[in-house]
Amino acid sequence: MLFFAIIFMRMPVEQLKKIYDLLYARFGPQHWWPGETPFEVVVGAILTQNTNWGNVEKAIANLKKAKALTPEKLHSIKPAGLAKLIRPAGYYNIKASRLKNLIDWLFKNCAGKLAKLKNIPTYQLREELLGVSGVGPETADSVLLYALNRPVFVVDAYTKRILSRHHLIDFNAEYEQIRAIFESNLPADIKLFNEYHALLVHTGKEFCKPTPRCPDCPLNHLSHTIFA
DNA sequence: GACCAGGCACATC
DNA sequence: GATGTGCATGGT
Repeated sequence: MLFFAIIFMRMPVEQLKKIYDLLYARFGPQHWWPGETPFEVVVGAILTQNTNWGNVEKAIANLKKAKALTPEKLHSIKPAGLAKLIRPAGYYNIKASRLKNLIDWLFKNCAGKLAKLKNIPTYQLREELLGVSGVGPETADSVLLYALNRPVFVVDAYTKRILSRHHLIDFNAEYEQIRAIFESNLPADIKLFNEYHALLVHTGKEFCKPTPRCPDCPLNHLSHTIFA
């Protein structure tokens, strides 16, 4: 814990903003989340778990073609039927189950209408979402930020990889510790959190492959400017 | 054919 | 609490 406190102190707000500014200047706005409606974002958040977004798009196209991409339809559809439709996204049986769990939660809490959640405090919503089996921290935070417009920073594999490779966090840093770095050092700005996460994903996809260490990562190119 | 992709729950030690 | 494993398709 002490170690992370030290790391935390080494991540001043200026540094985080500088990284953001450089990535934004280089790559521009990412126009996230790539879903047409808040409900589509919710569905995509489950489907994209450990999965290439291209495969998620195929699954979402299947749902649209079957006119199943509505809260009501997904609430009534049987898990086996849902699994068949989302097959291209991989892990289709477990994702069908997880999606049903989340849709059940929606009907229990807001009659399937996301807009009805607007008066629930963010911290309470987050705890409720984390209580749904199949919804972990990244999925919950993706729903909160991109579907419900709450100022929550989404941490993912790319965020961890990019920051740890630049020695900004420990390789073994945990989700909540990384989230705290962003949320404590940046203003609670929905648009900023949206764009920052999307830029990190873009950077990770393009330049930070898992192995070997990424010599072409743009943060490496720019690190002398950022950390001078 | 191997590796990878916008995780998560559960078993085991 | 830390670590290992199952879940699965489709692109490169």
